[in-house]
Amino acid sequence: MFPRSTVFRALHQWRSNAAGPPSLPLPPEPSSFATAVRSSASLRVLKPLHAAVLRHHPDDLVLSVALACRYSQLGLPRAGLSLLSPAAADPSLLPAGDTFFWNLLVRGLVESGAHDRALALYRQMREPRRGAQPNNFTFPPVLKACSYLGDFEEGVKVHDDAAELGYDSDIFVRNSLIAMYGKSGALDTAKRLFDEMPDRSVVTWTAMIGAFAHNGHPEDALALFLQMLEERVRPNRATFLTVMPCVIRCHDADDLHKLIIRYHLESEVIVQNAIMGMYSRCGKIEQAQKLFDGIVEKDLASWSSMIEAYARADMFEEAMKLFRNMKLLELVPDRVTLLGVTRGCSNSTVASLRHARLIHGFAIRSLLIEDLMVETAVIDSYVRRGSLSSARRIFDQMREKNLVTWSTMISGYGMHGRGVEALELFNRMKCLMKPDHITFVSVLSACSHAGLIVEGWQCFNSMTTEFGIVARAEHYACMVDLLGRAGQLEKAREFIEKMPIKPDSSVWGSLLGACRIHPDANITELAATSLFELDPQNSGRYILLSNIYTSLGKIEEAHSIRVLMRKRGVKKIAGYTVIELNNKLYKFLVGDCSNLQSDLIYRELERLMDRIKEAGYVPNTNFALHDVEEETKVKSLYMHSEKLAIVFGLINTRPESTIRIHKNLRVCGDCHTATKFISKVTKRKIVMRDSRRFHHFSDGECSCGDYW
DNA sequence: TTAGGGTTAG
Repeated sequence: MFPRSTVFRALHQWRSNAAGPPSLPLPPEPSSFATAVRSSASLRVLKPLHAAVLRHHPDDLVLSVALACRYSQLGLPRAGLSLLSPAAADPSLLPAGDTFFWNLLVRGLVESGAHDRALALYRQMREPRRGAQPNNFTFPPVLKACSYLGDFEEGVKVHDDAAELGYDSDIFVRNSLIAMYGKSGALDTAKRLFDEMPDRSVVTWTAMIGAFAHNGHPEDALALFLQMLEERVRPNRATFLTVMPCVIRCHDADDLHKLIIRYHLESEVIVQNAIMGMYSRCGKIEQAQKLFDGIVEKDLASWSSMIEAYARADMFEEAMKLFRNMKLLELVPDRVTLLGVTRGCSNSTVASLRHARLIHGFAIRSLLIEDLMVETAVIDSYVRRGSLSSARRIFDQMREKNLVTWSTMISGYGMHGRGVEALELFNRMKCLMKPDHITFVSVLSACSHAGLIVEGWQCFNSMTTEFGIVARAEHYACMVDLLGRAGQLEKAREFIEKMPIKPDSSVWGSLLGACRIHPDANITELAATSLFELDPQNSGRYILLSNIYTSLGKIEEAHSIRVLMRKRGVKKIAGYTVIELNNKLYKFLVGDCSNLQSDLIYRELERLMDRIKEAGYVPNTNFALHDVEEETKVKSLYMHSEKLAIVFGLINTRPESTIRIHKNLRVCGDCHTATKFISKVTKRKIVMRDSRRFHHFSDGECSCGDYW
């Protein structure tokens, strides 16, 4: 069917070194091989075909590209590359002027993941006399390579080439252009190209929906999807896979799921995995679980998606269990699977430093630690499980670090109140790469957690002047925190008033947080009014406000806030503290008596409270329930989960060891004071993670400087 | 021989 050419002479050379392929009962024509390759269902079928191609048609470019594409489709993109290498290395072997062959090789390289080489080949193709004139078949794979490499300058040049040669209105080229611009962040250009098109296919619509999705406009993506349906364009698998990540509302998820069933696409594993992800993002973990259980032939992504879903739902134990189960089934977790459990480990209250080490160990054994993303996730999990030193050790030994790695480590120092080290790293990082808006959140929050006021302002100013980054609400929130810490509440208020963007709940939350340490009736009122408008369901804010009113002596107001909270149906999140002992996690609620050692814990607690009182501790009943007698208030303070967990730790660990606890909410002010005294009288180091940061207690002091 | 798509670290 295709002429045997001499372009792959080099392959003969290679073949003579290869082991003899098995003979296949196939007619010798290339066309029958091509059909067999394209329809091969698995690598087990493809590999003998590959061997047979080497034997019978080693220099047939059409067959080689078909093989390369099939390898890629079956999950081994690089496996077919060797077939293409001789011609790719020496394009002079390609028939000059024969666009068909050049196109084939460009496409083969792209499919095999050799995007850089595909682009290089395209450039050679454009050389006069040596190359060949690109056509409508040339541009789609070339544009895909530009997208993959993030080389959008090249993408624009390729667009210019296509326009010059009159192919930019070809629907295939146009669709590729929309996808390329969508991925490059040039949403306007993508949209203009889309709008200009007289005829659009389902691929055109999908590419544009994808462009919105990629650029953080899920609402527009969904709206375009609806418009597409209204115009009676039939969505397919790719369309649904593009739309699903944009869904965050439960009813949208249900509607989309029904639509998928109507189009008979629900039985494909790839679609089922995406539906699981969609339900998980909508907070419907049971639905995701039901789907997962129902998938007959789960692939690796099914497992990863479910693990990720558990991680997102803060169900670390389940994520870990699934991770173990898949290993028992001899499934090999990949980077995505590992990223899922690592994230779960970072965020959960029921994960510990031991889990971080377990996961790190697996990452080392499986060699996945060599993946930059995995390594960064492991650093983050060490940070969040309380071991800055382990995190830093990995960080220092990394061969390659990117923006995320640096930001992770900087924010890690910030979370632990080590602002100086955070700034030191930030200064080193600035010499290597340009920080982004998230890096600045890390640095500014590090400054605020450590009380580095001057440095914080310098960073905030340099963000715009030096790096051209426009401050977002979260940056302003850090600055309000900084001012608040310094007790400059009036300045903080003025700062908010002058903000060029609308302050969000994080900004007002910072201001209210400042009032906890520096009570001010007017500012409290102002922050509370705005907060209850912007974020009326946040229970923590009501409690904070009620406590501030109590400390201002406004008992009635404090009470009315609690009433308001009940009236609005705001559910109070139950506070609890977790501690790990001998590989087992123990959870304490306020007044908890479920622990087997409860009697001992309460006896010991009584003694300890007496000891710290002698050392100067005065119970702060602002944090206790306000509608009871003073003595009862003090008793209820003693029963806080933080104190119970600490005493349990003191009883059951060696005297020199550090006690590590994790509180799901912000640490209570009285527990914070008490813990400082406990660290002094017992000479113990206590590391407490709360919902905002880490507190390192030692010898009567806390690393947060009493502001958090 | 052509286009669009899933799980992924701060």
